[in-house]
Amino acid sequence: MSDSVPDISHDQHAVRRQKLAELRAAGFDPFRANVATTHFSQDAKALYVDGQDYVTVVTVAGRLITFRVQGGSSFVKIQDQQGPIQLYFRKDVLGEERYTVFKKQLDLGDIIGVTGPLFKTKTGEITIRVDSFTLVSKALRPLPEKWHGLSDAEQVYRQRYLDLIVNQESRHRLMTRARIVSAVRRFLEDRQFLEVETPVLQAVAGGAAARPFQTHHNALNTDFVLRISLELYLKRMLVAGYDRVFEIGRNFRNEGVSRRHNPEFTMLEVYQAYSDYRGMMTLVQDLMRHLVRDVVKPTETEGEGETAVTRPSMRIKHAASGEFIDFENGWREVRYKDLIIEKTGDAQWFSRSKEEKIAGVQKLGLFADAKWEDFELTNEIFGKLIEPTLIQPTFVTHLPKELCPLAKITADDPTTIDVFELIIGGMEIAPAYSEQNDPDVQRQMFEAQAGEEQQKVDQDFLLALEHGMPPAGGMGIGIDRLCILLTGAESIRDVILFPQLRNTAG
RNA sequence: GGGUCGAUAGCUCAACGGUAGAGCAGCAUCCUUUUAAGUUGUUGGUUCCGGGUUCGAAUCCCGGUCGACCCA
Repeated sequence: MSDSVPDISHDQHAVRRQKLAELRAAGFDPFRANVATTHFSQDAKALYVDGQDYVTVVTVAGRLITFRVQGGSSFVKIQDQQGPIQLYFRKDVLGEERYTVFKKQLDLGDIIGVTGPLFKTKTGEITIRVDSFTLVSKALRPLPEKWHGLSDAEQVYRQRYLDLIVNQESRHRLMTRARIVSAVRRFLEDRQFLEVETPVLQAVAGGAAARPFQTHHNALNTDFVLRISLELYLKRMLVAGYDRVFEIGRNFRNEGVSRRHNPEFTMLEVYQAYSDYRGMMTLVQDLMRHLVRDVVKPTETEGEGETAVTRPSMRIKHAASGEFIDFENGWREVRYKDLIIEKTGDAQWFSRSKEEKIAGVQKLGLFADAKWEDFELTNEIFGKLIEPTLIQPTFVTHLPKELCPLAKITADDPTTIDVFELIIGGMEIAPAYSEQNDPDVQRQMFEAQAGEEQQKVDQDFLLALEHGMPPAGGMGIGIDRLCILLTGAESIRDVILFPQLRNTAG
């Protein structure tokens, strides 16, 4: 290099582009190369038989995540979907020329394929001795720091791929989410539930009370909303004669963004004909235990040092309270009214006047709006003071009928509905109903709605009900919240690959 | 929408009104079983953006952008 060439050694992007140019000048374009892998990293390691060094030959590929050159030999690690595997490069194996290419033209972050036999190093790590390697993708940008990883929250979310490359915890958490969704599918399919897909673009945003996103279809010249719930179309499928159906799908709510809310989120809804909310109780309990036992697989360690014993557990630590949630024995069932009476200390709470309720809410230190309906005042107590304290799995039953127009009225109490709200870790995880299938009562309940809980009336849905819907139990589970709970995450953003952020694209 | 906090090298962080630094990464060097490898040397800055105060601003003040947390 002449003196006139500028020093680019500080600019990692420029240095890497130069290495790429050098590779191409030598007749090799990494972006046109590929590798025929035989195994993923951990599957390859599992092939190693103790004492049989340099016998089993594998080809694996992945991203270079550590680089330790020591003169004529080097240890590096690559990482694939299954995790890391160590590679051992030697000058006397590869030859001077290839070893120099390895040393001088590969960088952390590059994606390579290698072929060679497995062996165990003197520190006991199963390693591939590299007989040949191919660079299949040059990384033109440097990886975040190897030890601290990437911790800038904004970059973690906007460039999640970097977070997933360098932060083990994120890799594991989001991998667990994928496994949870997959296990939910298998669990339901094993019980003869059919997975269906229903419209995201809807004329009426029904099935819940929330502000929808609005959009427009040009060719039909019609306004649509993005769905806020899966419910009303799945019930049409019950009318259609699909007796057990479910959908795992994205809902959209045009509301605030917080630790618990993302504008788009994933819902599971399940409907089972000839069942009811009690049947859903058993189903969700079985499902949760299955997910904890077979997907999350928590363990607990007793004792310390050499006497320590680690064994499978059914308990998961709740991030916010530090309490352990027991999915085996923690389940409890309690009526909404009893919780309110206990909290207010007023056995006559539900026959108090609105003014007395406002005073009661304020006495508990909460804000009470005079515009609120009676049930909203009561529900403020539930939402603010009771729900957050229900850490162990709790079925809250017999909710006031105003809270949901889509459920059956309790036979011996016209003020409540046959539903449960499953609360775990202080979060609403799964509501379930004995679904209302009387078209006339359904219409009346829609019309009697008041306050913030009002739902839009879907006339086409009422028409479907008039054709006859079998009695059914139905349940919804917020998949994101379920993942927060099961992975011990603190925020919904930790379990969503690309959470919604303000757009900064200029 | 309101309050609090934050933004400094590619990344993780210092500097708290007086010369912008460190570790990792990069570059160069030595090193054939390492585990955040080690050795010697070294490059690198629009201190988020725009104003203001001051002899002097990463630092203080005002406005904005983006983010985190709390509240609505």
